[in-house]
Amino acid sequence: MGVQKGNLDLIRDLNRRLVLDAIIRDQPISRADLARKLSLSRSTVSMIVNDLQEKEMVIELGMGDSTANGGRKGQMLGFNPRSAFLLGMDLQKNRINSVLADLSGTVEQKETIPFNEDLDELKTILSRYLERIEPDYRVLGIGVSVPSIVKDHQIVVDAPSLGWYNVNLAKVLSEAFDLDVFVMNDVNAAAFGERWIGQSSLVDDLFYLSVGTGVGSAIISGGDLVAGFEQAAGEIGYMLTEEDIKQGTVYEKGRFGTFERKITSLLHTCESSKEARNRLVHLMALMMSNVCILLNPEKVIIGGYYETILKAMIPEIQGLVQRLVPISTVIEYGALGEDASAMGTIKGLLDSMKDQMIRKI
Amino acid sequence: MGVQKGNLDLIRDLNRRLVLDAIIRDQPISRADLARKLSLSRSTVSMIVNDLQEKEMVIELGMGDSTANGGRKGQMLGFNPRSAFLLGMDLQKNRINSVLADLSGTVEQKETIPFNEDLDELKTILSRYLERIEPDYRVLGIGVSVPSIVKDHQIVVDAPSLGWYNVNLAKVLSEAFDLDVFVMNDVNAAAFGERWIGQSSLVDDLFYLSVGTGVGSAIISGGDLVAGFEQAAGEIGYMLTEEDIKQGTVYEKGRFGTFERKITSLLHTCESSKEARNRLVHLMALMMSNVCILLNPEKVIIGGYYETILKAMIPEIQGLVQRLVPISTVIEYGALGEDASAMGTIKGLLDSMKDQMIRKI
DNA sequence: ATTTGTTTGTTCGAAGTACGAACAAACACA
DNA sequence: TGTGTTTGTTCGTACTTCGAACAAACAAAT
Repeated sequence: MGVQKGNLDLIRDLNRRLVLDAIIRDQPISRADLARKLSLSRSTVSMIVNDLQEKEMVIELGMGDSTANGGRKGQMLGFNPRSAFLLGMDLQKNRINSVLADLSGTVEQKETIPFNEDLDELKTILSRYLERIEPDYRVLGIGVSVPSIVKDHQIVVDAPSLGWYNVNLAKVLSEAFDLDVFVMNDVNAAAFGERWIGQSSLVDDLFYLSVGTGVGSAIISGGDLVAGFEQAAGEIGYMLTEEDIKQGTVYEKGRFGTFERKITSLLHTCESSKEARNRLVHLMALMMSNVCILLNPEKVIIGGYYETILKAMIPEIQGLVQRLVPISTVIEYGALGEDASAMGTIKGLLDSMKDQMIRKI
Repeated sequence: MGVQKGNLDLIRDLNRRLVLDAIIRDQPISRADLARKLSLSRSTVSMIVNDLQEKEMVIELGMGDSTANGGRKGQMLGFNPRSAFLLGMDLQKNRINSVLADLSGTVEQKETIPFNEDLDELKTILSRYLERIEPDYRVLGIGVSVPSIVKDHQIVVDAPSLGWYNVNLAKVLSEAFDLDVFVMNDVNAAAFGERWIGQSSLVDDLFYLSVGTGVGSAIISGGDLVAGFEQAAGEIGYMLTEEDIKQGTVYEKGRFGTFERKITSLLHTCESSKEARNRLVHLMALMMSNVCILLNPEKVIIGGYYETILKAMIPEIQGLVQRLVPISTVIEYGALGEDASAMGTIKGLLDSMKDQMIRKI
């Protein structure tokens, strides 16, 4: 299953993807330069480029500059991100945040839609949405994020806020609309989104902290999500301090985690109490110090509903962490706001289609 | 670089590996069953099996049982792990632990050699060792672990206990002996070793805790090592508690981490003081609780020099953790003892050669 | 003992990929 | 105008997997 079988289709897809990625990265670039950079023959590159041009994924941009030693000028090639579009949706209690973006992640449309957490309602909303946009845009697939543990990027295991339990959302939607569907946890999706769009270059080792109704996190290591054995990694809201153990704190099912209870309460009082604010900074620094020495991320990105409060605290937290532990991790606030999750599902979908994407256009 | 170019050699290597892995996993198995299981044609499987037989990696085990509906019996195939061997070495202050194992990880020879941390000395030791075994065994490569951050599985960045700084150990050794060389951090290697050999089946989400001179850890997620941005993930020895922050503890360069100082001191007193033992259990449970809610590993494996003390504490720690946080992680003590690191380097080497391994035999 | 239907493993031609040599066109510079 | 260089295409070659066809091996029914 996980292991790829080798056949001619595979090398075809692989090299097409290789050429396309090189064009995206280094555009404008000529066929000859591509061949050199990728160690492919010029004939192979030519053939592949012709194919990508037919699919309108690649366009010719005109002649390039003259080379140092004279010689014929090359036809410069560029990427056309608008050759396909993807729909990303973040499902939450009462509302859906939806984003339509092209292959480069440029947002084409976005919308917040009221939502009563009903599956048939979702299908109706999607159906209307797709009908409206399909004539103009070639839609490749749908990414969906939910506040839940998600199995195999298909099954919503338990989403109390939506009232969904063990729903194979990917199957339901892909059968209804004949499109690829990719389901993710909302915090993981937000991490993917911030990593894809919010940063100047792709950060491969990232810790994403979401502070909202609860406190959750997502871990990206080497560009991949750390999912955990039961897809439950990142549950930082249950973090304990030594005091909790001494007091004999016991985990109770259905209750919010110890750490997130403390944080939430402090967030509500920190604007009137200096002491609360101080303790909030300390708790955040403690958590981040321990996370950073354990995971050694390049960046920590914070997102959620408390932007004003938390953004102002970052310098203090950063300073404290750097005095406490031997790391150089940079702490930032996320750039995408409410769209982070929806954007992230699109990136997740794109990654999951990987080499086969080109074939589907 | 990281992206594989597609050509005929690739699909050849990929399918050979696919067939070999299936034989290893499901032996005894016939060519026809392989074709069905792997969705390859019978002709392709036959050709590949012939090739693997020439390399003596696969052997025929005789006719299989008759099928339900009659029909010709199949020739059963099996894996011959002794078609190649690998050398694993764990370099430490004063000594080298070396292990020679076959492709299945069965130990053929093992030895502990005195070592004065000198690079030329290492070459001499290796040279003598290889001369002695090469006539009998086909040696594929060398795995080396060191107590240091390692870059690109080649460069020993800083190993104070060996006195080595920025040494390209892989280059030095592979040029001297014309073999593949794979360098790893010793704790990461031990995690790989325990995961490979100590367990009945491969655990993909694992937290390995090493308690020795210091306290370190290795994280395996989805079967891959979590390395961190500067290859410094797992430095759990620097973990802090709320008390540390309140007391204004500051990180000092060159000093052992706060957590490992506490643990080490408690390990020295816990056999005479009940209070110390209690605090040790509590600190370990605190650390593991927080690690487990963050990473959601399937297992925690402990290794190092304090087997007797720590093994006896595991039930208490496990019980405490399960009351504190909503996880089902199992805590165990490692099975490989001192050989864990050397064995792990062999697994690391095998994984790094991946599909190209067969070509090299 | 014979027939029938099934399964196995091999052989051989077909399809499809990248490659490399050869080629014409385009270009800078002398 | 000539020379050397570079680009992009064309075409035959090498290599892989695949699928159909085949003979051999086997169990169960006749």
